[in-house]
Amino acid sequence: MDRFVSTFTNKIDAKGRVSIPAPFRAVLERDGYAGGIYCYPSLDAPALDAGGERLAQKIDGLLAGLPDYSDERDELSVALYGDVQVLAIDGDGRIVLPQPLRAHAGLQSEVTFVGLGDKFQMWAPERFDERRRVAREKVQEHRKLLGRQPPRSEGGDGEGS
Amino acid sequence: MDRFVSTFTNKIDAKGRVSIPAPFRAVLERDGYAGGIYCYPSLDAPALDAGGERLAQKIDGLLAGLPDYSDERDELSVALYGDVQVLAIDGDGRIVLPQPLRAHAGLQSEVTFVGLGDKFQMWAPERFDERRRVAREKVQEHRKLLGRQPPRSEGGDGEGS
DNA sequence: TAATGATCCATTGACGCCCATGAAATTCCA
DNA sequence: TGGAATTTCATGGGCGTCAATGGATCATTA
Repeated sequence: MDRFVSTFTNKIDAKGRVSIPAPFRAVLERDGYAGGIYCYPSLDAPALDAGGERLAQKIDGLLAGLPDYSDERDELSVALYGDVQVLAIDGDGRIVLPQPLRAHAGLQSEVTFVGLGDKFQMWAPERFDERRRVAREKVQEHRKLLGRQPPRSEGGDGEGS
Repeated sequence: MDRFVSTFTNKIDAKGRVSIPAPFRAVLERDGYAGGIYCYPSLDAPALDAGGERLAQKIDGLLAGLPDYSDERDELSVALYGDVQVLAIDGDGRIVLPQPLRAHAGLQSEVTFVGLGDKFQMWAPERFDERRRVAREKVQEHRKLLGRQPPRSEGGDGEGS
């Protein structure tokens, strides 16, 4: 298991702490996180993106292609690095979400963790429900357009890559 | 961790002192700073750029690429070296920002420290919010242009960061 | 001696770390 | 196969440490 899959919903306690779902923690440990996980506001959704070293390298990769001191790089740097928070994981597998991040995702008392392969997202449960509902509708439209295709069995235990 | 990541906002006290965020200090100590950090007005933003030895070497590298006695080099030299200040860090991890630097960034009572990899910037919080907003919009445009990023297969555990 | 700046000290509030509790799933045994 | 014990997790709380901040003392210099 080296990918984030499934969704889980956990509570935020009085101190702003929230448990990372155990399966996600297992992935993070495999991925390696030096000091914490990387977390930043999703660019196109009211949610937070998070992951371990692999995600960090992806960000670096984006910037690596741009020349130093170009305007483009500066802006990307600000948007990416500037928004990234490194969140420490405590001994019980919990993180603390800083206020600005919570605000972006509209997080109140609960967080829905959504696995997305090599990263995961954190949503306010209500907002995620809404998004999921829309996603389902789109899938249905697709199926109509494509003429019904037999559902591909998800079953994979075989990890790809 | 040898890179500046995340953002922090600290206060400027009555004497003009401001604490460098502890994580940044840790990076600086690893990077090495002989007597202080290098700080100068950002060329294209109402902010201050700062860093340790690595940043100084990068500036040297930039200038080295330009022919001696070229107009470009002269201008860059003046623009960069001319305004560079070496700021001492006191026993409590604080620096004092000289008036000209504060003026350039419009710093009043608070400073937002923004990690940008091998340097960091200091912004007036309000101005940084604005800049971040713009930067995020640009990134969204980028993503549209690139089409959605193909899910990069796990590859590349390459370098540690 | 007055003013300026640097070093040191104190407070407070946040955060990291530890342990306790309870629920749910899993295993083990009858 | 059913029930009980055990383990895993999520969650809540207490406490110690460290960082940020404000203030005071000391040195330096004009």
